[in-house]
Amino acid sequence: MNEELSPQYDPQAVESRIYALWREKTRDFHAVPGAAGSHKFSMVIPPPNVTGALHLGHAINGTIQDILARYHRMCGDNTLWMPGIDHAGIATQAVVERTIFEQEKKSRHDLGREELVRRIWQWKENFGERILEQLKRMGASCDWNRTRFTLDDLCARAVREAFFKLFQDGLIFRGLRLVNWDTHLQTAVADDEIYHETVKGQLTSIRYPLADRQAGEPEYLIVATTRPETMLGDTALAVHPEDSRYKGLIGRQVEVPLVGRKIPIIADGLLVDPEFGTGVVKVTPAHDPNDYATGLRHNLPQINLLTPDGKVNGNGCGTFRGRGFDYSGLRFASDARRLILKDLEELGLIAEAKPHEHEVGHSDRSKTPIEPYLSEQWFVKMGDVEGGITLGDGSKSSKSSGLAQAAIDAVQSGRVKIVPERYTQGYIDWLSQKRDWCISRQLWWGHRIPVWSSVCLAGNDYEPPSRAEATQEIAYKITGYFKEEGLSKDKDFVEHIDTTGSLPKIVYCCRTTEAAKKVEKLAGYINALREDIAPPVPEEQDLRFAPKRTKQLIEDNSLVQATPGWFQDSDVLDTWFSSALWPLSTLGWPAKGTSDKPEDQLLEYFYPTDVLSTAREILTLWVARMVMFGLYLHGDVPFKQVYIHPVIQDGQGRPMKKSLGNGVDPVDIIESHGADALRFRLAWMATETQDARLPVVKDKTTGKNTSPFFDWGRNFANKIWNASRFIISNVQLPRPPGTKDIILIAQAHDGKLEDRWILSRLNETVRATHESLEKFRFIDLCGHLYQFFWNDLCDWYLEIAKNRIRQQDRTVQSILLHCLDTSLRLLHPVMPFITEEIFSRLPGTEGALLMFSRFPNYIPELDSPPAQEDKDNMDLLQRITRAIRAIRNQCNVDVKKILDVAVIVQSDADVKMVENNRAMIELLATAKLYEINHSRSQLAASPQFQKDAARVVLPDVEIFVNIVADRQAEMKILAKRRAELEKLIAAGNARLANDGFTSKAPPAVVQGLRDQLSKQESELTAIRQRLMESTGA
RNA sequence: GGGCGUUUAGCUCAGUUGGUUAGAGCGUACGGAUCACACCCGUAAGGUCGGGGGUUCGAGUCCCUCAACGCCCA
Repeated sequence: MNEELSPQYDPQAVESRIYALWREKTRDFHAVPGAAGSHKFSMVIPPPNVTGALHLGHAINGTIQDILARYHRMCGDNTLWMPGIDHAGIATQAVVERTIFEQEKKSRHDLGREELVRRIWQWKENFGERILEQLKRMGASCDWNRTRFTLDDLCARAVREAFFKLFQDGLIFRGLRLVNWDTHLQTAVADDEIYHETVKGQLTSIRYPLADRQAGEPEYLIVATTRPETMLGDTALAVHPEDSRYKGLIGRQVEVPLVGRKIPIIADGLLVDPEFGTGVVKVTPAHDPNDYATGLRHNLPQINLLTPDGKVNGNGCGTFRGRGFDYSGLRFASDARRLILKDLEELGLIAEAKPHEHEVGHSDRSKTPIEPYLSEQWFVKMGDVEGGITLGDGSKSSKSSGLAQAAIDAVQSGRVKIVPERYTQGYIDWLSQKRDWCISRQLWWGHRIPVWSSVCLAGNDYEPPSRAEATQEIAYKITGYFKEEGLSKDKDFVEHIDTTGSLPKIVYCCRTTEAAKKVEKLAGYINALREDIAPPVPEEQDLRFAPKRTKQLIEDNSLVQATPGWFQDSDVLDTWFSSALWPLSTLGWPAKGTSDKPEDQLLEYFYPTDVLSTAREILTLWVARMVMFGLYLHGDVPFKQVYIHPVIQDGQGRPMKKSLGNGVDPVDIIESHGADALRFRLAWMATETQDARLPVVKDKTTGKNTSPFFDWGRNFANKIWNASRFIISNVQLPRPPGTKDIILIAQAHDGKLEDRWILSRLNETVRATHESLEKFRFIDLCGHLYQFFWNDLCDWYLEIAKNRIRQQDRTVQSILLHCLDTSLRLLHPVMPFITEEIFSRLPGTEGALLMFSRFPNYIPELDSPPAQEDKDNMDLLQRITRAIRAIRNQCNVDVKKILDVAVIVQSDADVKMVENNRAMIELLATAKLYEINHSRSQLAASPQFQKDAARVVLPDVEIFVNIVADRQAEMKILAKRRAELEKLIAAGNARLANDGFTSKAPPAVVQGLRDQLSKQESELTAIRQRLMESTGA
């Protein structure tokens, strides 16, 4: 059966076939909700951005998740690993826009909203497919039938429901705020989408003429700035309240050059550092975050100078010293700045200009400088709310003071555990700021905000407050319309009258697609009418936009006249909003398990998920928000544990980046080394550290990035392959032995030491495997498996067994098959392909899949006290074997030459033990043991004993090898060891002499030291004797 | 500016609550075509655990401090 097994493992010949087999036999790893209370294990994948292909960071995370999924599946848990992809709003739109511009020289405005979105969907199809394909190549056992996308209908339903609930509870609001504005993409961007670059700029000192100057007062106040163009929007100058230079001028006014506006001089201790510059600061509330805060403190006007595309708007003009200045239409931070400096220069108002380096925020997506921009945005209220908020719904609801607080409490109480624990603090610190979350983006790719609104003129004849009354009346009419349409207020939609603006506004938030469609219809009708006010509506149009009832409702035209149009908010939601719903939306929330269909049972059965494995950079932006929404919307945390994996960097500690060209495509590694090699090495990198380096080199033949690190995994796979090949070809058993058989072998009276030893080592490895996995210690997992398989099984047991294999020993065959079978099971989560392939070639596994086989359990019977004795005995035999090999090497003796060896051990028991196992040593060291004794005098009497034999002295054994010794080398080693021992013994004695040690240290430690010292002393005695003999000889 | 992390063999990293003489892989040196594997086998060399101070009977491990590098937040 094994003749066809090649001596080298070829992943390419195995992986696609095995993966197809899994998919076929498991219906694409399909998980079906089971009975309530049955064991389950669930995870959601952190959805990769559809922006681009997966890199090693995704690969390590995919590996970890698949290890957990496969482990739990083999342990009998009903396992769901939910896959999916994130639409990644701004990132994807930016990439697609850039690509279109490069290829067609067209902007998004040239294409229009609909066409751009269509193009991005195309992009999504391509890259989404590629991402999923990459995961599959890695062996990921995701439930592919359930592959989700953050823009699909299921997610959209959750987004709408979540928005509705937040809106209804007053936790979503719209406000005028200073945001980070990307003038190229023309959208607000989040703080984390900004990087800072040091820019060589200029610090310009500008003279602001003092208004109504009195005698003795300065003619000007001088202000230093790196952004002179913002002076057009200055609404104050600020000085420090304690600054004696300016104290007398507080409350007076200066004239802003070029625009001619008179602005006050204010005192502000927070904004102004009297030591910096001239101690006078210009205040531009609409264009700087600090100034914005200052403006709020002093109730200053906010003058916005910017158009969305980064040009100066109509506010950028004025009259100064009888001359008109106009900068509108110029690019703000470049052209306008240049002209302003030129004009100031001409006016003689520049006091000084010197080079200055400062940090400028740039948009991560468009790489252009960010402008602080005053604009209307939507926010989620993170802070505490008066009266608190209700978490969850119905049965499992509870209270919290606010959204952020709920997420803090979940971690502090341990309901969500973050591993490694140290990341907990960062999570809590970030949430504790409770900063409102800006959720609107001026993009086209994303979930459009489900809010329709209209400013209500309510006829210009109306004057407040009657205008407000009229608005109410109109809202009442609209609500009436919805009622007729079968929608009820506060259930299907929320009506809200916004009176914060200069004109009242009717706002509708819809809960469902059906409601949205009806709002859309009404809006369409109104807007169509407004295009051509008053004339009777043609029947056609009527049919197109609204049923007859609506026509009647607004027949008097008051509604049409009252609104300048009724539109859906054009913004889309921040990507993180839909991501924050991921564990809920993918499991079908808000469906509540009412139907019998499995799809509707998912949430009930699989939520909360068990583990979330992710990168630390999104612990706050994503993880914290999921916790918050999970609690708020569904009353329970989204996952019980969060595992944070390290970031993979290149060999120089730099992050892997496209721009650095140091990225590695997991598929390239799979093609060169195999998926199992990739997985094994990546799992080995999953330590508790936060960064892991992976040296990257260019493959000379393919030109692709790779790393020698993966050789290790490939070599290990090859080792597994060959050991298996060897075992399978030498075993003639119908099937692997059962646990009972194994226990019988281990406890047999005439059992062999090596048999008991390897079984106990295997048992210990099983125990360690479970422990490592429960603790997310993936490096330990790999280490234990590697050491058992390569060192214990291959290097020792297999070599020892070779003699017995030739003798067709059934016991050794049973043990080998058991070790292989168990090893394959233990290794499967890490290296699924090769283990599945070999498993299929094991006797007695016909048709069975390893991925569904039982994960091995620790067997207490194999861990009886004699196990330790076996371990010690085996250790002694191994040391003797190694010592003989070392002498052979040291004396340069041919490996095939059989050496005559005498062994002196310390007790009768050891003599007996070595005697019983002499075959092992003789085989492994290519030697003949002519004497095993505990007495040197008896040894001397042996006829084969040679006085000048090469010797080695070990702690509890002395070995004599009948070869011409390299005396010098031997003496050197002995002398070195003697010095070492003398030092150790002196140190040990000093510790024992210390009363503090003997009285305070645990007795076991003290006894351990005594035992060790006595061993060292006897070793030293032997070495001294050997050295004396040698010098005497 | 605040927080976190890293610094252990030439390289990449383990080292769990402090406790016997600090480990692995790669690389290096030497030997080896042996009938599972040269992607292999055997042997060896290589570390004052970043510097300094402290706590302790005892520190790679805990505390303080300094340095270098990295990440996050402002």
